[in-house]
Parts: sequence; C-alpha cells; structure tokens
Amino acid sequence: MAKLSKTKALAIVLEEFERRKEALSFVSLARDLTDQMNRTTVYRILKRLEKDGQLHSFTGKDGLRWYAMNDKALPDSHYNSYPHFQCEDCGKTECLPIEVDIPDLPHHKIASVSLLYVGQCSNCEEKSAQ
Amino acid sequence: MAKLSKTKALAIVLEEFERRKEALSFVSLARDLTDQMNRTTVYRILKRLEKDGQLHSFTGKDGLRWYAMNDKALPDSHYNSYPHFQCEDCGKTECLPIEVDIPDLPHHKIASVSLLYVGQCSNCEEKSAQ
DNA sequence: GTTGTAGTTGCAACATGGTTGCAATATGTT
DNA sequence: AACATATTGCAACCATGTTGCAACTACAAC
Repeated sequence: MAKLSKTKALAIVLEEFERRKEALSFVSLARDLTDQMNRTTVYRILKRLEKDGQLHSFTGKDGLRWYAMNDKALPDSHYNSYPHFQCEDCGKTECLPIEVDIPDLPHHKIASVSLLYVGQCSNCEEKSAQ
Repeated sequence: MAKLSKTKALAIVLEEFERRKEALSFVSLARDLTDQMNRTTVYRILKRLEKDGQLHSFTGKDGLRWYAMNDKALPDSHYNSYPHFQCEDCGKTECLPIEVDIPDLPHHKIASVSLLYVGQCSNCEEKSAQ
C-alpha cells in the first residue's frame, strides 16, 4: 500500500492548501469541496498526505481536526512540537512559525507536544474594539 | 440562574474526582456512572462545576473533553496555561503541576494557551519495554 | 412544615465529526 | 492492452456532544 497516486481529487486538495495558505479543518475543507468530491475522499486524502509528510494535523480548541502544509525547510521532527493559534471568535487557525522551548518532563517519555494559543486574531480584535 | 444546588448527582461526581485524583473524560465518567445518573446529567454537572470554578477542562489528543479538579491554592488564571499529559497507549491523562513559560505572540491577543504533552506514562513504558 | 420559585434531572431526539466496507473506477507498470 | 494496486463514492455506522421539555428536587421565605 501507500504509493501516492496523482489523482484529480488529490490535486484539488493540494491546490486548496496552496491557494489559501492557512490551516484548514477537515470539516470546512469537506464543505468547501462538496461539489468536487465526497467527504470521505477528503478525509482519506488528508490522512494520506499526512502520512506522506506533506501535511501535519492537530486538534483545535473545539476538538476538531485541522491540517496544514508542512514547511519543506523544516525537519519532520519540528512538527512534534509545533505551535498553532486559533481565534476564539472566528475559529480561524494559523500555524505559528516559531520555536517554543518546551521543558522535558521527568518520569515521562514524551513523543510530542501540542501547543495551542487561543485568543483573538487581529481581524476580530479590530471588530470587537469598535 | 447559576446557584449551585447540592444534589445527590453532584455529590457523586465530586466524590468520583476526589477519589480518583486524576483527570476524567466526560465519556469515561458518564460510562462509569451510568447506573447512577443519565449521561446528560453528567454532562451538565461538569459544565456547572467548570463555570463554578471547581473544575477545569481541556481537550485531549483525540479531541475528547477532559475535566479535572482545580487546585484551590492556585489562582483561576493559572488554568489559562495549564499543561497536561496524555499517554498515547492507555489514554490516561494527568494534570501537570508545573508552570511552563509560554512566550507572548506579537500581533495576537491571547486569552489562553493549552499545552498537551503526549507520550508514554511510566506504566505503559514498562509494559512496552518487556 | 407548606409553599413557591429557581435550579436540576431523565429522556428522547438530534447534530456533527469521524470512520468503515464494499463495489466501481482510476492510475501506473509491465 | 492487461494487470495489479490505489482511489473514490456511497451508504451505513458509531461516538461525542447538545437541546427541548416535562417531571422533579432543593432551598429559602414565610
């Protein structure tokens, strides 16, 4: 298994990530592409691309699964402690291109660390300040 | 609204947290208490206790909602950046009684930060080492 | 203790996210 | 072209979380 075929659906999903340049939830992506493919297909393409190392995934503040492109300049291991931001008003989610120094835990074997900042994006902050 | 009545169900839930001294997911708690109350009741009691400041909640690695008792010695604000650990083998989740220094983000108004370590608990590490 | 009100519970129903089995189809290799 | 393998659509399913409503319980005022 697991030889990545170049299908139309795969291309559409990848284009979507390249065009929008932001993290996308499975749910919203499936909704946006509903005319072009079945949501099961979206679901499986995301899994495939993640396994293939082109995307990484994380859990948003509401427990939804989000996906974003991997930066080819970074080693895979970077994504073991990759910080993200999610806006509590509009739900929009960003990858944060920063390194955060996370201390080790004694007596635990740590495989990965997820760090999610929750707050207002600049857009929503402006709106709510009016 | 929001005056906390001392009901039997509430007492049972609180006892469960005090007895087990660990984080509990809504799902497992509802399952464990299934003979004693309806899962909707568990669900609402957890919400109530969280609002009341006796519990805090967070999202586990699989997107499930977890609850744990607040340490009365700590200010509420502590729970805005409270780290947790979850075992990737057995799913067990712990509150980590440590402070992690999370850097501010420029151009973002941060309300809270969630930090989840994922790895093996000492129990599962032993098992898998055999 | 009786009464009244506000808060709580059970139940059934529902919404959503995520997942699988399977048959039909597309891809890529020889 | 023929074959093996990977991919897709569909329908079905499961789990988590959530709500509306009527019945009930806690509790404070009397």
